[in-house]
Amino acid sequence: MVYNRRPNNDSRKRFEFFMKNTLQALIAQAVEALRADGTLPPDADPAIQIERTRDPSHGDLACNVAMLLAKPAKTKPRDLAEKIVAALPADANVTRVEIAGPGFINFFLSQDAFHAVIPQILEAGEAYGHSTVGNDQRVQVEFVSANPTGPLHVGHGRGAAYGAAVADLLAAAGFAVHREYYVNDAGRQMDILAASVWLRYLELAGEELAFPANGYKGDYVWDIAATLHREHGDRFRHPWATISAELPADEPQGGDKELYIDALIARARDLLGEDEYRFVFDSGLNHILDDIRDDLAQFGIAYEEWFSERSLTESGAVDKALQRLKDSGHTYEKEGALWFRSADFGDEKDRVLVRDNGQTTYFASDIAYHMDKLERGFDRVIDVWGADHHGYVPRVRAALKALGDNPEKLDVLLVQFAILYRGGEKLQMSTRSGEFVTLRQLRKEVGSDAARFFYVMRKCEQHMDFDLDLAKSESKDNPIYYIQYAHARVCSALRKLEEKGWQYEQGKALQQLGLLTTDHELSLLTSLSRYPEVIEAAALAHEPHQLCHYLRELANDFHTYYNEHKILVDDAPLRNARLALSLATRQVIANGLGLLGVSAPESM
RNA sequence: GCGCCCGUAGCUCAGCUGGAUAGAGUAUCGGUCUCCGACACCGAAGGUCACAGGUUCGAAUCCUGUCGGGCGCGCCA
Repeated sequence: MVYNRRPNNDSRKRFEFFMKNTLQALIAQAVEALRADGTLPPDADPAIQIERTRDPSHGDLACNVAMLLAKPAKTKPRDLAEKIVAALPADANVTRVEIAGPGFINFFLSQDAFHAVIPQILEAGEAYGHSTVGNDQRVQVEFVSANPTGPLHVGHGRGAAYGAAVADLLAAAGFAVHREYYVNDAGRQMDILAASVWLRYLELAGEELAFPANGYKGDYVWDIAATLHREHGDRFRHPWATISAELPADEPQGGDKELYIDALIARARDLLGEDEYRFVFDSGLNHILDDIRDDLAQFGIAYEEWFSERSLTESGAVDKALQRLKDSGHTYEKEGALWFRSADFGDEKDRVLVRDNGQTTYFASDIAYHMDKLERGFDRVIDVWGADHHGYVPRVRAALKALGDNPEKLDVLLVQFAILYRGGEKLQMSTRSGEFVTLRQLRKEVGSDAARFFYVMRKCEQHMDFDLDLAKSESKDNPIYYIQYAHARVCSALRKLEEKGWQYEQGKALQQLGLLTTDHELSLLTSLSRYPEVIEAAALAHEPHQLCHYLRELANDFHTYYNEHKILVDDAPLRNARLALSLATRQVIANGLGLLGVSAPESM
C-alpha cells in the first residue's frame, strides 16, 4: 500500500482548500479592526469557522462569526454582520459578500478560485488529500486480533475492513501508523484447539473415540490433523482407553463439558509430554495463523506487526504488570485468586488476574499488552473490537489508570456485527455449530472490492445489513460499481482520445481552465476541492463511511457532467480543459478508493 | 435488575465541533441513447427526526425521563 509514503512536508498543507484559510484571515482582520474601534470588546477572540454552504443561493462559503459575537458585542447579529462586512478587506477571489438569515455572512467566489484545484490535484497525484494534521504522531491501530482457533468469519471481516480503513486514513492525515494484530497464541481456547486437533489425529490414526462436546468441530481441524498424521504417522498416538481412563463425564453423559475438556487437555499434556504437546499445539496454531494471514493479505490488509500473546508471558511482561499492580496496592487475594481492584477505577466490579489454579487470565495478558503498547511510545492507541466486547473497555481503562498511564491515549472503537442477506433472506450464522460464513466465502461470492466497501459504508457502531445481492450487482444500485464506473469512464475517454488521434496536452490544458464555466463543471470542481477536508474529518473521527458517501457524490457529479457535456469536443482548448477536469476526478476517485482498499479499474 | 450502543422517507442509511427550507440511495411513477461505455442521466412523490420535557438567538444534534430494539454483565477469550 502506498499510503505510508509521505509527500514532502513543504508541499502537503496547501492541498487544503485554500479559500477557507484566506477567508478566515480576512474575517480575523475585520474582527481586529472592530476591536480596535470599540465595536467589539477587547477580549472578543472567536474561533472563526468557515463552512461550505448547502444551498448555492447562500454563496459558496459562509461564516457564522456575527452570531457568535452578537452577545458579547451587545448587538443584533445582522447589524454586527454589516459592520464586519464593512471592515472586510477586498480579495480578488471573492466576488460578492452577502448577509443572510439570522446573521450569516455568505461569500461568493470567483470561478478562478475553483479552477485552482485542478493543478493541485494533478501535481500532487496520489498525495492529493494527504495532510499534516497528524503531525507525525505515532498511532497504533490494533484490529481483527481474532483467536487463531479457526478461520476468520464475516464478523471479523467488518473489523478488518474498518480497522484497515481507519489506519490508512490516519496515515493520509499525517499520522505515523503502526498496524498490529494481537495473536492470542496462549490460553485455554488454544488448548481446546490443540486437544481437538489431537483427537481428530487419533481418529485418523485409527482410534475410536468420542469427540468432546466443547471441542472445535470445523472441517479445518480435520485438515490440520490430516497433515499431522501424514507427516508424523503414529508419533503422537496413544490408545483411547489410556486417554479416557478416569476422566470426568462429558456433557452428553450428563457431565460438565468445561470440566471434561480441561481434564482432557491435562491428559494430553501428561501423555504427550510438554514438548510433544507443544508440537501438536503449534501445528494447529501455525496452520490457522497462516490461513488468517493469507486471508487478510488477499483482502488487501497488511500489518506492521503480529504481536504474540505468548511472548508477553515468556518475556516476563505479564509478571511485571502484575508486580506493578501489586506494588501499588491495587490487588488483593481472595479464595486463592489474585484480584485487581478495578472497581476503584471505574469498572463495575473487581476482576481476577491470577486464577486459583495459578494460571493468569486473558485480562492479565491484556494489561501487560496495553502497558507494552504505551511503553513503546505510541501517542495514541486504537483498539478495534467487536461490539460484544464493550463490557471489557472499563476494565482495560481501569488497569491503565492504576498503572499510572494516561487512559485518554486509548480509543476503543466498537464494531457491530453485520447481518448478511441473500435473496431478501437473513443468513443464519452460528459459531457454535462450526457452520458459519467465512470471510473467504464472502470474498469469493462478492469480491474483495465490494466487501471492503460495504463493510465500511456504515458507521461502525451501527448495526449493518449487508445485502449480498446488491454487492454483486453490476448497476448503479451498487455504490461500489457506480464509483468504479466513473473511474473507468475517464479511462475509456482517454482510450477514445487516442483512437481519434488526438493528444491531451496538460501544459496547455492548465492554461485553458477558464473555459470550465458550466454549473456541472463548477459543482464537480467544488466536490474535488472538498476531498482533503473529507479525508481529514474521516480520519480524525475514525469514520471511513464519510469517505464512502463522498465518493458516491463525487461519482454522481461526474456522471451527471459526463452525460450533459461531451468531453472529446473538436474544440481543442475546451477539450483539454475538460480532460484536465476528468483526469483530476479520476485521480481523486482512485485516491479515495485506495484508502478504502478498493481497486480503481481502467475498464470493467 | 445494572451498564453500553441504537431509534431520521415504505426499505437501507447520511446529517460535519447545535446553524439557514432535514438529505442521498433504493422501491414507486414519469422522462432521456443517429452523440466519449444508457454499467448512465433528469424529474415527481415520499418525514410529527420514537415520545415528553429542558438548555438558547437557534436542537435531528446537548441534558433528563419514558417507550422500543441490540449487546454485555465468568477465576472464558
